[in-house]
Amino acid sequence: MKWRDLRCGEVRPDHVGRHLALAGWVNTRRDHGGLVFIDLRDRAGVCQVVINPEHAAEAHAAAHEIRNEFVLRVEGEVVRRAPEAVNPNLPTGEVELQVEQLEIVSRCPPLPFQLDEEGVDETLRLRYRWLDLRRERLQRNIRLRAQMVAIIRQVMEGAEFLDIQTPILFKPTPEGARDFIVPSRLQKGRFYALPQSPQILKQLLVIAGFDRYYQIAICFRDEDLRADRVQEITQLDVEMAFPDHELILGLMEVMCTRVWAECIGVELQPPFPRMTYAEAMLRYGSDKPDLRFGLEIEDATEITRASQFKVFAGAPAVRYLTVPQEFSRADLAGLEELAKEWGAKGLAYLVYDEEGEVRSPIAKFLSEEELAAFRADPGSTVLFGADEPAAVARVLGALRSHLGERLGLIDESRFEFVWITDFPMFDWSEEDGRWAAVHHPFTRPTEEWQARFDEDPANATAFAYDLIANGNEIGGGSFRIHEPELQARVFDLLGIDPDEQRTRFGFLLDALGMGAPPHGGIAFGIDRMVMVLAAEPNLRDTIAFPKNQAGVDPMSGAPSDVPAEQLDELGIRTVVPQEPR
RNA sequence: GGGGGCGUAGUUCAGUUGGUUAGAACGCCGGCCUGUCACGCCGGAGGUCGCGGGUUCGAGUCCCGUCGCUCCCGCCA
Repeated sequence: MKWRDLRCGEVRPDHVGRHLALAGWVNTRRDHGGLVFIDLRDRAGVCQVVINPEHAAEAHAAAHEIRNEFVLRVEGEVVRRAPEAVNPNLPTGEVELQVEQLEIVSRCPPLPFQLDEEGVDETLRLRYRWLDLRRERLQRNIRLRAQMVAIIRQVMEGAEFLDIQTPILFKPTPEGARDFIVPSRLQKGRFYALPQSPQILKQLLVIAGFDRYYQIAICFRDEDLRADRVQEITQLDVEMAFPDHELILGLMEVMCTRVWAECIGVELQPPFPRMTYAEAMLRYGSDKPDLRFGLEIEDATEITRASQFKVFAGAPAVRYLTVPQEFSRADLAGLEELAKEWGAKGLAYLVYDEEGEVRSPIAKFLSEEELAAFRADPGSTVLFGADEPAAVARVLGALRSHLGERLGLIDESRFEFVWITDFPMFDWSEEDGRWAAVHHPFTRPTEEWQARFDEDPANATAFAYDLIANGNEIGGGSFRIHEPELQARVFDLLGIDPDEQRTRFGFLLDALGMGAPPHGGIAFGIDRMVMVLAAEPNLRDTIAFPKNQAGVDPMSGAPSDVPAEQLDELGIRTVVPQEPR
């Protein structure tokens, strides 16, 4: 027996008169006692099937048992609906299936939650993920993801990149996130680590002569989770020998443009704008600026250098945001609270009321020139940050994002992509008391810094680039170091001594010394891309089987205890007592 | 590791200054219904108010503790 002739959502007026079989899930049932209407659903959509006792007495008798989410197989004739019975909200709304035979294929009890209800507790949704995934929004997200990956493969294959897999069991990484570790039975007491990224391996592939590599790779990071962060991410991983900056960025632009056009019908306009890290921090206070709204940060450091207001005069950087909103005292107190969370000491402001009169505790300290410079339209507020440049950027950047959202300045229908370039090489880690790589330790310094990055690490720039979409970092890459000496110097600066370099990266240094071509690449977060593409606030809803914020899968119960024998075999003893949960 | 929010029926939520029998919608069960598409109408069942302790004549409501979820900070090369 053939289960079905076509999908429910694919029934169209040109099928009228044909005898067809459909199979799918009961989306809704409207039992009139006589006539019974069923909306039968599958991946393609829903189609109304009508069970009329005059046409199919047997089917009608069985129909009263039908409940939501039963799986049915129906056979009958596709008929055109009477004009007044057409449902214009349904792609299949002009037709319906007049049932002749009906088979209840699978039954379903009342559901633990309703599929048409939003806001259901996430634990419950994840516990019954197979049901949750039946919802239209989730179906769409998962389809978009598949479609996106298909397009990505076409683009990469079209550009002669080779898909090569790298191991999931690899070696702990010295820097970066915490590793997920996997005990080895054969090498008792030793551990593999799941890759945080195939970074080194892809460099080795290119060194091996596969001059264009890509992979849709899963990467693991054992860090705390967030709405936009999960432990296992899927990334498009790309690397090439004799790299061409314009080729890489251009190819990624083609990829994004095709994905947006073919998945959601949005025409992006490549080439995407580019902005240096320094400019982004100055104008937006962020290295991942959301360009869907203005509200740019302006600099007042020069203007306030000789200010009577000591906070301004003494600050290495004074910058401000002009917000088109007359804030109340309570609003400002709330904003100051936020600013303090981000490390501000306070929040100076000038409020211009409807008459254009200024209201501010600091106005009396400001000169005519200063007030003229900050003059804003009636009904607006000027917010200041005065501190070290990085701190000012952090605070005003956070305020900008917060206010953009709160004041509804963001045009949700837009997609704004921007490349951020010339990142700093290093970042001083207060905690560890040493320099840390901003991108990763294999990142190449820009030409001008290659000779002397170690003399002024704070200002050295890297040949690194990120792609930002609507304020989300969706991709990032760099040109790499292909000279063993240069690599060793970077390791030195990062405080990795030669012994450590040998044990951790000996194989990479060896490879770099054996005919390594210049190389570089990029990686894109597939999950993040779907999130932006689908305008989905939660990354977990772009993933078929995600874990919750505590890293637990409520469906399978992972992570779970393992039998004592299994631990013995691995030579592992747990310190935390295992208790049934 | 820290901070905010939430936890009441299967689900989403309401529940006043502490006060009689804890409500609504959807879902579920039963009945009626031949053009509905959020079908309609009538009737019904369904609650350890997360858990433990305390205050009180009396706690869903107040206090303490605890657990879970979620959002954020730290962290995430």
